[in-house]
Amino acid sequence: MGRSPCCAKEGMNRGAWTAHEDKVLTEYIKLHGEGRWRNLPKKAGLNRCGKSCRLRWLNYLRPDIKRGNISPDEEELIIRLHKLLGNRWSLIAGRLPGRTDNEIKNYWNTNLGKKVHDHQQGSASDLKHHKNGEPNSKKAKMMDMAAPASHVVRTKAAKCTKVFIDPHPHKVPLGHDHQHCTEERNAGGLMFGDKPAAMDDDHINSTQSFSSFSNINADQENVTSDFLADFAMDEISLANLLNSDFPEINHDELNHNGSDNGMSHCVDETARFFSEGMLQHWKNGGSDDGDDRVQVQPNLVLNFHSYTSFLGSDHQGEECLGVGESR
DNA sequence: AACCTGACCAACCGCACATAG
DNA sequence: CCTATGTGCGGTTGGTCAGGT
Repeated sequence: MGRSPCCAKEGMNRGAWTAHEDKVLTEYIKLHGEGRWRNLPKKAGLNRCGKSCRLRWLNYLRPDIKRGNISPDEEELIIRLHKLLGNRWSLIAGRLPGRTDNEIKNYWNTNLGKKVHDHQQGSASDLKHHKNGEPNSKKAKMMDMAAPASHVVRTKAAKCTKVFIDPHPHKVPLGHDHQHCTEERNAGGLMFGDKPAAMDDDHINSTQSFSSFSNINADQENVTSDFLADFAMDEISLANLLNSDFPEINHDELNHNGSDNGMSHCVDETARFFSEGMLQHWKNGGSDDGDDRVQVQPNLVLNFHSYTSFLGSDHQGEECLGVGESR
């Protein structure tokens, strides 16, 4: 369907933003808030495309933006998340407070992508010298996990802000209409922290449902045990994420796939992936402030594995959730 | 000093998705 | 259901700069 361009390109300023434009935009947004980007330039008196204003604000002018000096920890996390998510820069950025998708994308393209590529070539030859295929160093192991993702959880990109878990779950029959099952959920985006995790009742909302997924998953050749939660980063530190061991999980899953449905090691993996504190936090209801709207069932936590395994299969996952391409 | 090359990164572009009317 | 609109995403482009010749 045709649509009008977001702005008339003729006569618009393009290219680098001037300090004056930045100031005008910043002050306008301070006064009126974000949104309505199409009309914003006109109202603010900027000779810019609305999209351009939005981009400038999101990537550079926002007060919480952290620019440059990507730390080794952040770098490692980016590699881990890229391994998990692929080029889902916005999702990756969502897990690095203050970082933007554009910055991470650029950083990847200019630094990490090259590193990883180099490493792949290196590790390919390394493997010849290590019959077991075990990387011979921590660094090598770290880089290895960033190899092209055979286990990338392919999601529809969206920022997860809220997901609700129904405190009164009921079974959802397979094939149920999940058309509006959001991208967030598809991305495994489950918010924990001060906003208690919850799911609405139309969706994956019970231990039984998760179990169903794992049953479906039984036939899959590749079981993905990666789980991605949209953590409230101020509560769950980067260190928690870094302490989790994605590559080990991946290795385990490869080792276990032939023998079971991936459930037998679910408990261990969950425990390794999430810190004890995080698990305890969720089991306690995901809230320390007495908000008891949600009690995350321990089984539910464990069964996240099944869920994400399920999501790991694009095809089946989308079919069952009814979130496949619809156009 | 002039030129070339590659790296970096801000900005642009086209498309997809959600939603309101 | 269809269309228009607003917004967000990922890929790509092009300007700038540093280093090498």
